[in-house]
Amino acid sequence: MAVKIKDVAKRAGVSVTTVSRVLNGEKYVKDDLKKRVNEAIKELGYAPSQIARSLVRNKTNLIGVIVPDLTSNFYSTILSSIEKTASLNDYNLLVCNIIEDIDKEFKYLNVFQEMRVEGIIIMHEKINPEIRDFINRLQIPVLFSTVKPADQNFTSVIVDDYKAAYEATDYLIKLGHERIAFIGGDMRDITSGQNRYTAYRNALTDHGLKILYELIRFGDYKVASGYAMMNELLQIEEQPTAVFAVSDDMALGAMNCLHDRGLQVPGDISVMGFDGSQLTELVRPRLTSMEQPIHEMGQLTVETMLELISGSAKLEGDIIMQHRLVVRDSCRPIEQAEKQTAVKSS
Amino acid sequence: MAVKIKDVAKRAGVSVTTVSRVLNGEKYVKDDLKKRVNEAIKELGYAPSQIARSLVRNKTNLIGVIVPDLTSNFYSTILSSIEKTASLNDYNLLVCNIIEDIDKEFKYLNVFQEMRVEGIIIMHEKINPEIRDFINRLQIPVLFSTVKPADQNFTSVIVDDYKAAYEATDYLIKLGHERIAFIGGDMRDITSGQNRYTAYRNALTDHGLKILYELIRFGDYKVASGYAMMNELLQIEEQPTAVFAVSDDMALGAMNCLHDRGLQVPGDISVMGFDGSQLTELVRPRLTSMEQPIHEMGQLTVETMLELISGSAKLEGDIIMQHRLVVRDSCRPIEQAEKQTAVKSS
DNA sequence: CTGAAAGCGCTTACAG
DNA sequence: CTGAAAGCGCTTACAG
Repeated sequence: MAVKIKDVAKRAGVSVTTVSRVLNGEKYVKDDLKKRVNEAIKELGYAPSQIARSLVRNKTNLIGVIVPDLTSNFYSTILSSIEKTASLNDYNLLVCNIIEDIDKEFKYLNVFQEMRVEGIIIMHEKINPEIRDFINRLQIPVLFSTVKPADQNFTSVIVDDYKAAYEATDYLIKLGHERIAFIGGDMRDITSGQNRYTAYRNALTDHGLKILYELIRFGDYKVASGYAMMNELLQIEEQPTAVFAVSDDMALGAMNCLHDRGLQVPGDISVMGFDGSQLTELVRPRLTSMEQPIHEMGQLTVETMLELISGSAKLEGDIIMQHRLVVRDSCRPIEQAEKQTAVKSS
Repeated sequence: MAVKIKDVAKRAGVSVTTVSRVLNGEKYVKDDLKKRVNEAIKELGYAPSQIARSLVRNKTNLIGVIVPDLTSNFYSTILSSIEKTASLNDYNLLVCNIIEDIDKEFKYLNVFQEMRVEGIIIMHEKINPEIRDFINRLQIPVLFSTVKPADQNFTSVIVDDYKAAYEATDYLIKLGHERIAFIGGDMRDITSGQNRYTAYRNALTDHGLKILYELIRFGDYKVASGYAMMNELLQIEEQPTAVFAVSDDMALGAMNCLHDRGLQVPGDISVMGFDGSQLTELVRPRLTSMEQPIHEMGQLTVETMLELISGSAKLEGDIIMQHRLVVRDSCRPIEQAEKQTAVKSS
């Protein structure tokens, strides 16, 4: 069907070896031959088959990427960064959107293996033993990004979640808040689940505040769960004056819930997010958030992967990125007087 | 490096042909041989090379997708739907995020050709003559989705943009609005650019309203341009009472601009979007929007592509999807009395 | 500087 | 039911 190297060779009156040489920019091809070959290529609209090339070179220039949810702004943004860096390095992406479907993840890992991708980037941490064993047996480098699966010794590109969540909580405390609600993530994740939760509690106790377990809820990082958890938090007798949600999406859900219940952010309740997705700038009030350097993480994930592929680097331990608190409009200081009022009015 | 079919054959004590037969689920393999082969496969952790398979079968099960901007909720949602449908049909996606970079689009079209993808889905309409010619010469089926490039006879999966925009404008008029601003798209696009603009003007004149050119602006579909255009619209002496933006992102930008200027939506100005992205439900007030059936469009795009690939269908003309006005909270009726007030207060 | 030949890891007639 | 051999479209020593 498609034009092949033999056709070009015939047309140019040379051997396929010579065409191959021209294609790969080797020297030692006389200019007139080179010219004839290039003309033949143009006339025939020839494009060499990467499939055949991959087979002989044992190199596909393919990276497999597993994303938990493409429609999340956080993941689509980091995927965008990953794609950009891969493209700049002449690598192509095979993208799998698993939507919490572990079977699909396993299926795709098989596909990646069969497609002979040179590396696999995973942004999903809820792996099961089957997947863990599969990955461990795989000869292909695997890198986790923005997440760290529990009970594993896989390598991740992540922020220091404990420190980041600690500083976020600390910020709210310094604003004068004492009743700070927490909307956490999945405890199966070390980083975004356990670490952020532990940091929240430690920050409270380090400042002499009590941990109020009625103010603690766990969601699944998505907008809807932030909304639902906030709704629950509003049922309790004495309302929080601030909420720390461990994803921007959940923070947005919380803000929407407050809005729909007629409460003002930050007038009545302050809201703090985590991630630094574009949403923080798109909503009103703009969301104060503990940000991950999303673009840099995507870029470094790919660059590290390329080093793993080329063998120019071995990995020891995780790669830690720098988080950053970005103050916008969703948190405000609270006065002692207000705290009393809040208590009374509840 | 990786285990190959020969290794499996040796281990199982059969020929590679037999291994291949087991792999491909052919009958005519004795049960004991089949069992030995499967054991060898498992012991060796063998996964057949799709690269080699693609070469001999002349079939890659690959579809190339060109997205204008992954971080846009509209595109990431339809990509999610495309990925889902492709995956269900055992096709994999090679994803290119071009970010308005025509050179990158051209480069990727070449990559797609070299990778021998079986079909190409493009969600970007600003193609240039070079790309047009390239596509026309390509032996691979190309399908546009959600967009239609100008001056071309390519096939698109789209809504009836004229009708949809007409109905959107009609809705605002029926709410009593007479000063309806328009934030349009790129006039190089037939559908989202020209058709929606024409529909807006026709709806006005059909209802005996004058086209007020000072109320017309053009953006690039993104949030920032909606914000900027709204800002311009607020400079003019007599403000609009409603704004129709031809993308949800621009509508959101407009809402944010109004919010930042201290104006209420829909109290002071009504805002209507277009697309039906998830944002419509995530912002407050919820955005009334003329929706495209995003999931269905993604699904039908892939299903149509698969028919084109298998040759089981030829295409004649575009595939038109059904649009739908979804009323939320960003538009409100306006009374005659208010119109007078609005004029005076300007 | 150029080309014939082997080989990449599979599948698929063909023969038995 | 099973296997030897040819071939998919390239690249790469090897020889000249």
